[in-house]
Amino acid sequence: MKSPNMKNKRPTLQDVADLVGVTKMTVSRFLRNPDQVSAPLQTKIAEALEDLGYIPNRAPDILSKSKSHAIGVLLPSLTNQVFAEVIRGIESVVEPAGYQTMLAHYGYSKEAEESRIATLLSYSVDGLIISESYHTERVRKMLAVAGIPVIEIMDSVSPPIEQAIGIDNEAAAYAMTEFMIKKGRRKIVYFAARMDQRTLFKIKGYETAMLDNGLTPLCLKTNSASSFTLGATFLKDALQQQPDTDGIFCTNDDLAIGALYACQKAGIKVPQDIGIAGFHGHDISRAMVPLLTTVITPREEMGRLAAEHLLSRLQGNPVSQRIIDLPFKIEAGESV
Amino acid sequence: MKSPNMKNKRPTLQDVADLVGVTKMTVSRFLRNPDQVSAPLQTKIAEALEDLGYIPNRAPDILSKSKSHAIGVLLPSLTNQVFAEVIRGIESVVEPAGYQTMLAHYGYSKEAEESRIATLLSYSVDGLIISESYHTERVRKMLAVAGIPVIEIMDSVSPPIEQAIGIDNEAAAYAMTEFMIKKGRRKIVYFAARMDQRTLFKIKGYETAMLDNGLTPLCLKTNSASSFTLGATFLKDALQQQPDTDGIFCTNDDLAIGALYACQKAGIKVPQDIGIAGFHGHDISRAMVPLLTTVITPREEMGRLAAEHLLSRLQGNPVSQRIIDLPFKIEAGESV
DNA sequence: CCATGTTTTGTTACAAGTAACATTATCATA
DNA sequence: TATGATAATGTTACTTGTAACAAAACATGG
Repeated sequence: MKSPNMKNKRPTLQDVADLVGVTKMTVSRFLRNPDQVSAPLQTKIAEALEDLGYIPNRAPDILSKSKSHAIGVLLPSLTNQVFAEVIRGIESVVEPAGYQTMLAHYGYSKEAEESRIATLLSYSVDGLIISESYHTERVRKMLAVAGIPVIEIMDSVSPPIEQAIGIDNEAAAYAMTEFMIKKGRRKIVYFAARMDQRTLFKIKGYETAMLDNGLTPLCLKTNSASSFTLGATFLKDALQQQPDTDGIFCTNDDLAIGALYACQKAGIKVPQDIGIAGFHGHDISRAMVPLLTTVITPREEMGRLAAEHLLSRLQGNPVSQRIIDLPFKIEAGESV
Repeated sequence: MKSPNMKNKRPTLQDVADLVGVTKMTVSRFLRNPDQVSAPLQTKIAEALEDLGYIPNRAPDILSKSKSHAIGVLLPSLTNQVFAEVIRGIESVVEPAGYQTMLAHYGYSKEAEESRIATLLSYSVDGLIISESYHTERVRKMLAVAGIPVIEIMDSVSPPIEQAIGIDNEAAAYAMTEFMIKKGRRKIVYFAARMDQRTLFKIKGYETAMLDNGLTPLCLKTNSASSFTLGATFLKDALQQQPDTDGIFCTNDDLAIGALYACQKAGIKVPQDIGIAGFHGHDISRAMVPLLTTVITPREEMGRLAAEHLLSRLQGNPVSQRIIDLPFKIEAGESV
């Protein structure tokens, strides 16, 4: 035997070949198409593979072909249920197609984004799904140099690097604000957390709608992550700053639900005294009492579509549509 | 120039070296420790790297060292908030340590688990975090052959392959059932979805506690995933099968909250008429009205600890403790 | 039974870094 | 200035699978 595996290392094709008495090329052929190998050898090779517990090694293939059969997914955070659902959508497409997902997150920091993208590229991912529409020059250059398909998700407004799939957050916030105004709300306060680009778009939509209707916008902001507790805190602040507040529009469902429960505890009637609206339409908002008024966003579909378009591009198809603007929906609910 | 990059491929160390007029070895040295290279070259190499937009390529390193600086994470599902939080915990440790996460899920299917593990191993992950305590012979063999550290999470009871970090689901369910009994509940029904191993443990804990107290267990089961809607459906079923039901213990918070809202809609008072308890203690359960009675499990900590122990093992430390049994907590809440 | 075609197996080279060793340049001191 | 030490750079080999080409084995028909 040439190089018996005495080092207790994972067996290689060579080890299998040695065991059978052929060259590793023959074993390699068997693995990809057994019929390329004579019948007796098929049996022996299959046995040897099983015997040694051979597990293929992608590294050489990645090295020579620069293709890893993995796609990189870079999201701002994993804390947020929104992104968990996006991941689910991506996985539902990518996994059956035989691709592996490499997940990374950058905590809303631009430097971290640069380094995460470099890392993902260093693994030779075949394609990337990233979020946020603003990227540094460095990031743009890296992506250009890498020459792999890139899809941006979440936002459908800014001009994409190649292709964007998302919703128009500003329009959605505008629509919800108008909805609340139509329902007779006048003193509507906006609760904003995690001041990322999407939140800024939403604030703009809210403020524009207020001003368009001759009303005065009031926005409570913080950079920390949203939570139920934060919704309760914001409620207190809002009532202090504007005691006659009759509407609250939150940048996401968490804040809205937190505010709603805080109202219940404080004896404030929803929607009679204050109307509360959320954003996203998570499952809980469609089950709770009262049903939450919210903007339903296609989070899972966004992931699914992004993955589908990415795979299509990996098969050589060109970008079919630079911006895919997915519809949102105003869910009337019972809380406004 | 030797091999100018005319093929529009991502630049290699050789391309950078050619541009500077040195060998790639010099550039390689610069990248890992700039001071190994003379001052004038440092400047020139840095410029060339920037100029070409060089991105390191991990493949050759993975090939020669069989180390990828990536760890594989295999979970049953991504649909479940529990696992999203586990992932968050893992990432919070793994990412700052400079490791990359490769995420996979297997939808509770044993064959899928085999194939996902093979895939992760084929990428030469340095370590694995997996869940569920039962694994096929094939899986065990693959892991043995791969010779990388493996940590099993979620369950702290079954004998681990190497190391397990989790909670004692049976004990937790027993404790909650006893708590409900102490609160005066007698006709307690268990709502079970997704009949995985953890659910089976919980059912056992519930049934034992009921029998130990001379009560008759009744368990509603389904193999589908849990949801708020399912909680409502189960409530209807329970009241039909046992009209004098005075307690409901759910395999997770989703079912419990779904059942609770269904009660509110049906005019059934919680906890006066029926006491409801959940499992996990997600954020929502600690914010809602009434506060949910639930078992608080350390999901994020589980991920964090698993990652920490894995990294420690990757640094050559031995398994310090084969089973790490994390504490759960009965949260009294207001719904029982 | 040989020529030709077809099937099966083997050989060689290559992908992009880096370890290990080899060589050359630089410098201080005898 | 020669010597040896040290710093800076170069060379070679290696990692594992597979493409591309080469050779051998076997089959078929005239």
